[in-house]
Amino acid sequence: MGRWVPNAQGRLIEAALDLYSERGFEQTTVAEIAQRAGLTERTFFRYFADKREVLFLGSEQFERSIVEGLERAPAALTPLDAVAVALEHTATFFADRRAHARRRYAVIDANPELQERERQKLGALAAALAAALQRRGVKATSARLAAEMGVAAFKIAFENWISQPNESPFERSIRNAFEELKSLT
Amino acid sequence: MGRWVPNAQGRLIEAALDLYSERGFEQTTVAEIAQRAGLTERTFFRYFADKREVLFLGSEQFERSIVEGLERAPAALTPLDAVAVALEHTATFFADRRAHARRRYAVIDANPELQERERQKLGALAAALAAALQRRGVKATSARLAAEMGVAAFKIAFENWISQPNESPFERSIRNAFEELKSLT
DNA sequence: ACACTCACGTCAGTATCTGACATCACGGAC
DNA sequence: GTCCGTGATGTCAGATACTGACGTGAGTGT
Repeated sequence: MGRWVPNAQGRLIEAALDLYSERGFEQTTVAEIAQRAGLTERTFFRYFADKREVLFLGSEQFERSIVEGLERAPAALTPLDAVAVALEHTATFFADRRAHARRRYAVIDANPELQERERQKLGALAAALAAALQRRGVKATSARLAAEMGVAAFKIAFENWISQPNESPFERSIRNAFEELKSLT
Repeated sequence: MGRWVPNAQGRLIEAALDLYSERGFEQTTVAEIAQRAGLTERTFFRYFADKREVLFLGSEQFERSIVEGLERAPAALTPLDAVAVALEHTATFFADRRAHARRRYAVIDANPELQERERQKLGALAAALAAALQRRGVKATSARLAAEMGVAAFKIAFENWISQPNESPFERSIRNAFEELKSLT
């Protein structure tokens, strides 16, 4: 037996998600999360910059994988279609995580502070997509607009997906959202 | 002379904007803002829910005026065009405030926490616009997408406007952004 | 005169987040 | 087999954001 129980970060995430679900985000203190994970408050802040970030671990990796999808998309595609293709790749990311995604979404949906952080992450995603589009030769304004439109479609698609029965694939939600978006102009 | 110097809220806003500009948002404490305004920390929190909110006073009124613009827009307009018309009305709001807008934008642009709040406000604006569109008979998904697209165009237009010389009107930036947005599909 | 209001102050407390330093199993060097 | 880092965690002290309870006194109406 090692000195420390393994997977401290994972235990913190589980404890946080449990407590945020049970009694709400504001009503749970970091000390409580740490205690449930068998750690101290100080250790929590070694793993997470703040109380919210515990729900957003892996979002940089998520962003990177989408940007890579955009970089691999056929050069002939229109900016918006390239973004659509990149976002469709996230389907594999979500495939068997619908239950977890729902739980996490419920927690975030119940608290404005967490929604702020969520928007921040999606804003960063839009910025990264815009930068990747510019690398494809799209001019700055078009790149930013296409990226923001794509992220908007993604948001709507995601909410649609988690409200759907378990069989419906994420791709369908994404494609529907983009089609509806295009029909609006 | 009354017991209190008048315009406490205005003094707090000025003091905050000054200090945030001079030494950055994180590096200024609420106690310092209050002291510069000749008040106490406790009074700051009577006027503003938190340290960030002092930069966002009036955003509800701003949102309301845009929503009213959308409600007054001709019923024949397409959802996206109705949003465009509503956002063009904000030109009067900004007309002679470019200097102030630039200063405020610089402060927000320099700090992620403030960007979070800014995105929150724009997200609320998008939600309000979507609700107003639904009242016009637009179905939910289309309404949300059109609202998000409009807000994206507004963001780009605003940044374009404050980077422009002083003569260029806000309407021009908004119209350009919407045209570019439409050309992307 | 009198009470009532309301803007602000005072005080005490909780929670978030940070820096500095201590501890001690583990793994390698010798 | 002993010694020595290394690294994950604990301990402690403190700054700052924010909140609730209550005090204060000039203005205001009667």
